[in-house]
Amino acid sequence: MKSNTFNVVNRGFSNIDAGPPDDDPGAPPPPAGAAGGVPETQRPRAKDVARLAGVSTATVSRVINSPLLVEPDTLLAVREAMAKLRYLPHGAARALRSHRSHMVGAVVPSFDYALYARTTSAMQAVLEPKGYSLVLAEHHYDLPSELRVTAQLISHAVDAFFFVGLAHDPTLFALLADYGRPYVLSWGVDPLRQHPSVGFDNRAATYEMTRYLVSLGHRRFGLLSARPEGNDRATERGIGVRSALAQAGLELDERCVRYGPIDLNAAAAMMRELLALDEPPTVVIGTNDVFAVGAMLACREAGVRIPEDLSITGVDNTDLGATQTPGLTSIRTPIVEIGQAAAQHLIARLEGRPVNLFQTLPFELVIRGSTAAPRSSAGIAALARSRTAPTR
Amino acid sequence: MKSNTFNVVNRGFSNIDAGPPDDDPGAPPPPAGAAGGVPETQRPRAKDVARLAGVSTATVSRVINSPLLVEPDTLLAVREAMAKLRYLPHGAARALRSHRSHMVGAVVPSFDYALYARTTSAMQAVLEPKGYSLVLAEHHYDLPSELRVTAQLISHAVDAFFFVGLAHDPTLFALLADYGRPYVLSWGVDPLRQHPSVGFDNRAATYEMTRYLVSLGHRRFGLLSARPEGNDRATERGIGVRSALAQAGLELDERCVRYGPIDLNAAAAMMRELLALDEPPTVVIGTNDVFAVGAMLACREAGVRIPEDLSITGVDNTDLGATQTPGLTSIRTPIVEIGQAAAQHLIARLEGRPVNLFQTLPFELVIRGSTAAPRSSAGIAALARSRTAPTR
DNA sequence: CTGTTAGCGCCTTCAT
DNA sequence: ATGAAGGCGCTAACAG
Repeated sequence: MKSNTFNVVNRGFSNIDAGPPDDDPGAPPPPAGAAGGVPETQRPRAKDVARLAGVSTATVSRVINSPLLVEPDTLLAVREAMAKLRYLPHGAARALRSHRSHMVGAVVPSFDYALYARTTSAMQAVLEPKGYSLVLAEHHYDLPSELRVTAQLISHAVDAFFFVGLAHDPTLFALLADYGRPYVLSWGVDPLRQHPSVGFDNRAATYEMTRYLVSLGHRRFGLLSARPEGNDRATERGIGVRSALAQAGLELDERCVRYGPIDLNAAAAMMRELLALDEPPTVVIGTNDVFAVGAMLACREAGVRIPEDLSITGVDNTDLGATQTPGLTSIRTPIVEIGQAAAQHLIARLEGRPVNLFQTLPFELVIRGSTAAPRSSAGIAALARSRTAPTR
Repeated sequence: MKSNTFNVVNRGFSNIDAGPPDDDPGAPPPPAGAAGGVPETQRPRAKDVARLAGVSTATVSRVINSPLLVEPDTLLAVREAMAKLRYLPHGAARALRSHRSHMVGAVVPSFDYALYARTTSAMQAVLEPKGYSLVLAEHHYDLPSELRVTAQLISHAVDAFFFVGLAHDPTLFALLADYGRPYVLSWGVDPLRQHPSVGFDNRAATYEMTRYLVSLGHRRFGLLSARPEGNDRATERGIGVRSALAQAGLELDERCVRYGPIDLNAAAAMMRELLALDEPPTVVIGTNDVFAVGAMLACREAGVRIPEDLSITGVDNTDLGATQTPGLTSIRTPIVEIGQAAAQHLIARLEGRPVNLFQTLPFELVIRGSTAAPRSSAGIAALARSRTAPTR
């Protein structure tokens, strides 16, 4: 849906050869395996395994939870019995008794933007081998919704939580405290050290980017950003831009700033507005790659050349940006590392091991073809460059 | 990591201003809220709510599960008590007693490829309002691993399952049957009607694409695909290409076929091999957009112009492909619709309502700038076009 | 090292 | 329309 707007040509073939509409209400061939409602099968219980192995249920439990306490022979016998019966312990009963479900919840803004999916994937890779499962929820940048889904996950006995961002409803923290659930915030690192967190310095990221652009000679900046309300990443990134400009004796003209949803079309629309200004910026900073690529689309459409007429930068260093022509200058943010570190953090907490409550991970400026000195001020840019060069 | 290889320039700033390494082992300020291991808080139980509302626990249970059976006044009183105590029912206890956890599991190949994340997101959007949570697992295209994580999810009391693809370990189905778990397969529709499934005709998709390319005048085809073992989508898409060619009296030269992981760099490497052939193809079909965009990267690098020198097509119609220059001709696959339909399907099954066990969704050819008639055979292409035109 | 016993928190009959 | 009581399957505590 999103992408269709970029079609160069769309002949609009549709539903070709997709076979006859085969949603037969009845069932010509008898309904398939495991069809009906809930078969309520007689699943094997620990008691069955115990009987088959000639031991007590307690021993079965020990084989599962502390195999070191069990005689090797018994261990083997029990394991054999478990395999024979295809026994899987009843998670709900375990959770009820042991106050541990071995499930970790990740509450993220959205999957439409691939970033969180990658972080989540990194978490899962760490959790799965340890026997933990990952339960997911999205809140679409809506704080009340975040609270609601978190409550649902607590109710589903999730042991520990991962959240994106530092800004959350205070009730959320109250809830987590009430139910004694450990959690990590992520993406940023809590400056007040009130909540465990793992992330990077969002402000420093755009600060460095802006400094680089100033050094190229840019003086008139545009900003395309997510709405900052309840979104500390967006807020911090905006501050980074403004403070770098301030330090260079410049200012961000608020007419060159647009806020909107993280969506290519929306970003393109925002960029069109900037291009229509009397005095458009010579560089546009997107607070992530989606904004930046959306801006590129608008420029292509308008015949604005990148980077000759306009420089564009993003944040996150996604494939989406990296594969554009020209490649998008961006910031590699440690999204995979955040997921890994967060998962390890939570496991450690759950297992009572000590952890670093605050972890700051590095980011990295990645310069590609979408940035260059502004056309109108090539002289200034050269000057600026020659002035910064000795500084390194 | 992936993307860094495409850097046009990478000055390699690294870890700028990320603050001091602040992983203080001790804790200067006293550790933050909900820090330690597992506080084992005294969470409110149904009994507490019952006492506060002056009713029995049975009534509390009814308020939650069948509010219609409860007197409005009592209902209100109980709800008030629940709110006051921030009571959340204990999911594990519920699941143990009621044989229903209200969790649905999605077992997908990977999140690195954004597609599955979007489908999953669509599922979550349907599930959440109904009080279901989504539990996720990845298997990275490894069937034994799929079996393992599924077992883990069954053990975690997941009620129903979503799987990607039609080809699975037979043991998987045995397990699901043993534990009476409903499931849907997805992406394709089971031709043998053995397993409930919702998807589209993968074979027809590439069949149509190939027909279109043949009609442009192409005779020499290349194919970039995921390894077909245990991956029915890849298998079917390959068959679609071959059968369309066969129908046109053509053949797929196996020297023009490369299999590899779904990864931009890998795809670029495969494309380089095709370009190095004595007689390279005039068109390359990627079985998804990642292969196609990877191929584009290799072409740019080699100075091969698209579509003048080579046409390229993908499948999935992702933003990644749509935003390339030129835009990637692709096939819009119904990934969001699959997620929605699958979630609705599973909920219906869990609630004992009747469902369509087999749903075929439409796909759509999206033609953009990456395809054109082959240079060497413009005449033939024109001819072909004029011949097909009256047919529609 | 292994068995016995009790109960986690809730839902579900069965009464009333 | 509401209450009383048993037990879901497992593990923790205690014996032996």
